[in-house]
Amino acid sequence: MFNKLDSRSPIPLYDQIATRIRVAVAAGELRSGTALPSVRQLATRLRVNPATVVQAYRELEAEGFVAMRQGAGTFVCEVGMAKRSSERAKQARRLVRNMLGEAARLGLDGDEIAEAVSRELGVKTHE
Amino acid sequence: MFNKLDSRSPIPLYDQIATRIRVAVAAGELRSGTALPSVRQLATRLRVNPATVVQAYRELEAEGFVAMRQGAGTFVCEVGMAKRSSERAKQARRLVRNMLGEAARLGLDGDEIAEAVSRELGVKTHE
DNA sequence: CTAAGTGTATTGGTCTGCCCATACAATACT
DNA sequence: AGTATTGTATGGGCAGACCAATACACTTAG
Repeated sequence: MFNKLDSRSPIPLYDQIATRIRVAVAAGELRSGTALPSVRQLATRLRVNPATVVQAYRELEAEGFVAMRQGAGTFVCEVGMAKRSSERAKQARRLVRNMLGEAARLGLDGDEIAEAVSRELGVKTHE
Repeated sequence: MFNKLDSRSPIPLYDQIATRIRVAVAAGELRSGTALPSVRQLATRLRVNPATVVQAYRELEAEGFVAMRQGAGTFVCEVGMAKRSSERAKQARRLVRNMLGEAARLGLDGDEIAEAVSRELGVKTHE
């Protein structure tokens, strides 16, 4: 789960780290209260600067996934189902809004996007 | 149509310019063969460097919306309905794929995205 | 109390995207 | 031809994102 990163990827290192942990928490692989590797440990393991790990942890903290306690460590947070699901919906809304904004800039309308979404997801969208 | 730009926007100036023209072409306000303002004219009008306008025009050229002819000017291209619509579908697919990739990185699944899309568009998505 | 381990803060280097400035090359009009 | 008007090409400055380096402050174990 904390394998080496892809330094050639356009995705920033701190983001790769954050994503891995985020999905692990979302998938239940990391339960509430679990201690994450220390900043230095993980940095050494990933061949990365500690500050980069910190950036990842801070992002996760801002999202409410973990809590950093100085001198103690970084721990997975308890997130209630209700809060979590509303948070996910919020993120989804943000992503969709961004995409719709992009689409508008390109002169695409909603139907074309909805069509593409349904195709990509293999979900019935218009019915 | 060539009003002043929003220099405080996070959207690059060249992109704002390109978008305006792109949507004007898509909406049929600018017909095939129409001459666009010269690089310098538009630059002066928008209080912007000519090179910035060039960047916008080159982007539109790459997308097949306009043709630049040295010494003559920049003109709106003829784009067949079939080619245009397939091009639009392609763009829509690209946008959706990008968003889905982002969603995956955040641990969101397709249903959540589809749900958000339907809400934002006010379109029936699941039915 | 001390030492080892933890997160925190500040700073600087590197790279990329954006915009500008200037000189160049081709076309069109007279 | 000549001149004005057009796009073209190259290089520079600036800001922001990303990552690293180093010194600091707090907590815990012994």
